[in-house]
Amino acid sequence: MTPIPREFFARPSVQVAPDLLGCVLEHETAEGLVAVELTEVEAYAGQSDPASHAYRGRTARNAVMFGPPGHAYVYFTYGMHFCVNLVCQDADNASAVLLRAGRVIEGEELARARRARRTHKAGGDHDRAGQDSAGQDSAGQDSAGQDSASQDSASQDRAALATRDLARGPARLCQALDIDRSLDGADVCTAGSPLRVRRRQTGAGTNVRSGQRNIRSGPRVGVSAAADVPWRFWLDGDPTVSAYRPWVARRRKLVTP
DNA sequence: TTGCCGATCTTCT
DNA sequence: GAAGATCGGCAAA
Repeated sequence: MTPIPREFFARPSVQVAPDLLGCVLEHETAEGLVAVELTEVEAYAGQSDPASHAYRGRTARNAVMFGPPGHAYVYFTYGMHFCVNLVCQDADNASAVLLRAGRVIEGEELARARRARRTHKAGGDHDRAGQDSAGQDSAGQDSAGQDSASQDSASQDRAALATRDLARGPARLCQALDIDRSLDGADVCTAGSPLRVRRRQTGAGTNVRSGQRNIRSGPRVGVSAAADVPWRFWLDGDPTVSAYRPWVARRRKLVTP
């Protein structure tokens, strides 16, 4: 399957974002391949966009945004989640498109197992989501050494996970695809790359955009700056699109004297 | 179904 | 030291 050419990403992120809807992001690992059809994205304009990570200039974290288009910018947030962007335009702009949600179209069982693994751990005693993923290959490590009781519990979680929730949300999408900081800077336009973006094809070999459904746009989720800019794009009526949450200030933790 | 809250740690001021 | 492009659990409606 041929990845999307780099010229596709060499445009302003606001133009690239809606065009990415219906395209497929796939990640090939030793465990197998998981492919997700993108249903929701957000555009970030770089140094001119106060909501962008690139707004305050280049840092070690966002360095990939200041590089060539067609590469993945993966960041770690809230102490436990990864999110993935695709870099657009050129190095001077540092613009990117955040991948917010998608529909798993290949490797659903593997995606379900990964999500159940995390979901199960999150509810248990020791959630290592931050540590076990940072720059390391965690594939298969969690299943080793588990007792039968927790395996039963994990399989129940797996069965209960709705298909539409597998990649519904930027952090869930990364979980389903097993994306972490080790993929920061990965080239998504090269056929040999483990992380690739391609157009979805029907059996007849024609490109489609999710049944030609309407694309809608609205304000971006969870951003405090430029919250009114309608640069979030999604496929109208798709159940895998994440719920809209406006930005709310975090409350300070109350410390009893 | 909705809304609140804690978890957890990197990044930046 | 505070905030953050989030998520899942739980209580209340």
